[in-house]
Amino acid sequence: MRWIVASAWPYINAVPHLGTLIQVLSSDVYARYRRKKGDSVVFVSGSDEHGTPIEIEAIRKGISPKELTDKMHSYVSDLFNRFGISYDNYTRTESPTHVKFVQEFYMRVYENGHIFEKETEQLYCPNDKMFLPDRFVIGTCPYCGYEKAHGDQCDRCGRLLNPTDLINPRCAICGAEPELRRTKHWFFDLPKFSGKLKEYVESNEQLPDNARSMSLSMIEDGLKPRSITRDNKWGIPAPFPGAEGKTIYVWMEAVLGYVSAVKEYFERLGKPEEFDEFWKGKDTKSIYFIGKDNIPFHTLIFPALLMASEEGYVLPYNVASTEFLLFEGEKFSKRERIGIWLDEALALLPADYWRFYMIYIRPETKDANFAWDDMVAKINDELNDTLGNLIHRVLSFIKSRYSGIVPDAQLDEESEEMLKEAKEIAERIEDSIERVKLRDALKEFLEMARLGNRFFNSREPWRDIRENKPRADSTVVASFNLLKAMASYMHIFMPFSAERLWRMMGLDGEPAPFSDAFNIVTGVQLGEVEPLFHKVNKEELQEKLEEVRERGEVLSARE
RNA sequence: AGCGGGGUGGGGCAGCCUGGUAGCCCGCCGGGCUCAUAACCCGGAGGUCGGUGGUUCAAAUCCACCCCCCGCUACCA
Repeated sequence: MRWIVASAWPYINAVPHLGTLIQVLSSDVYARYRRKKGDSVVFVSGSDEHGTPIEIEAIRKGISPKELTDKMHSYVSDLFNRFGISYDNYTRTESPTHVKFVQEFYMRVYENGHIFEKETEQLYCPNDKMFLPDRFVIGTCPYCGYEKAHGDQCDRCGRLLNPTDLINPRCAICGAEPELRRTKHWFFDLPKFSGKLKEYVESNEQLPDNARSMSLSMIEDGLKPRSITRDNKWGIPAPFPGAEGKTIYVWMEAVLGYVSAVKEYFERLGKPEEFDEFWKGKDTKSIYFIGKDNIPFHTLIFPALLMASEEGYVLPYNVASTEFLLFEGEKFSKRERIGIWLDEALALLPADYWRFYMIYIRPETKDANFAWDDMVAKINDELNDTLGNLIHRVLSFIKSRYSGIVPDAQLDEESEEMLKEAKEIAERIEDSIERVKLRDALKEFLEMARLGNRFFNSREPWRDIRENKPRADSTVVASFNLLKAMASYMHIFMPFSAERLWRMMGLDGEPAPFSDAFNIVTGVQLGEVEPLFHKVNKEELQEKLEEVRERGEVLSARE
């Protein structure tokens, strides 16, 4: 089976925070899982770098948008690398392949008759010489009198507004008074696809409940045409006749990145012909990891665009949408510095600790909350004590009592039984991941560690070693092989630690594919044994975070 | 306002779709073990599952209404 695994493209006007990491990590766990199962995987994402907020951020910094995104893209790519995200291609929307692909794609949709033009009126800032998105017009709310209401909504009374409703409207960038100007835009005829989309959503059983219900209710309410173009300078030039000076709206191009990134991947490999096999293949499935705010783009607009291209691209097999992550009960906020940003996170703890905790609290059924106390408890009690200690007690036992060499012994019935139970847990892990229940999978994985601890306790090999050597041998061989199997499963969640474990166990290469996870190995000479994890302390972590921020050690702290 | 999600022992969560003795982690109490990172294992106390009414032999689970919290509403991305 071929798999396209993708996570939503982070918008890189700023360093992403932990909320973004959820999607990125989820997709990585899934991609690693597929590879361990032996599937053919192309795992892609990239930086979403066009649009007004980046243009404005660049103005604020006094540099060009390209200079800004060049810097941010390399910074963010590096962060994902350090988090162990195994992208086959992490690209960007400025990539020439993407730009060319988007333009050709839309021309095709245009020629297929799914795009029309329409004149609209929009506020324009004569000072900044740009049309202003609704959000970038500020003025007095006509309902409650709030003076800093945005053109799309008043933040005080919550009413939805049109920018022209505002009293005394101002440009959010420079404060000048905007004027109403006529402008022409190109629209994608989304309503035309309502029927097909409904059929697609209803027949797609993998979709999470939140994605299905939201999509269906939107179709039920009636879809509207979506404008494809913007009057921004910073973006991909719209290819339509008469659209000179217009660019493609970021969302409408960024979703196509899922396709162009795979194309680019194969071009880079020197096998461009494999792109079609992948994206149009009958045995290809695609899965997208996103937050619930992105659902309509992935379940409606993106599939409709793929249909409209009439190119035979496979429709999304699953849109693995999650709820939101809160930080100590509040929304992440850059302005108020509520949250933790990715570069800060890595300054505090190794990537695997974050990978562990973020998957542990993955917001699968409802908004989840990041809490220091909870994170510390989970890391100390489960990651360190349950898992880390099992590994250490088994390996150090082999070190001290067996000179570091796993005995070449037969397994007795009880040992066989334990490994059989472990295999059943492994099957449940796989089953959970198939259903994209990643937190269940991680919890099942911890169950393997509990099984190991129970087994080691009840078998008391420290006693057998004197009184019943064969029994101790069996315990040791079984425990060692449990760890070996665990390393394979750990590898998808915590790749760095799993690889370290593998080396400590004296095994070659990297943790085995699932098909070999339970092949019994004996006679191995262990490597250097040391604790895999350590406990963490809340106060120390918080102090460290303060330091990192005060010293401006990471980019997000300086923004 | 509309739509969506949530309200389960002290804390954090699962279970609800496919009704039938309420499960997990932490914390608390007691015991065991000493190989291990004061780690591990076993046992126990603690919840009438937001409220009211209904369906049913039986409801945390289905239905109706109500209360509270959160999010989204498509030219912010």
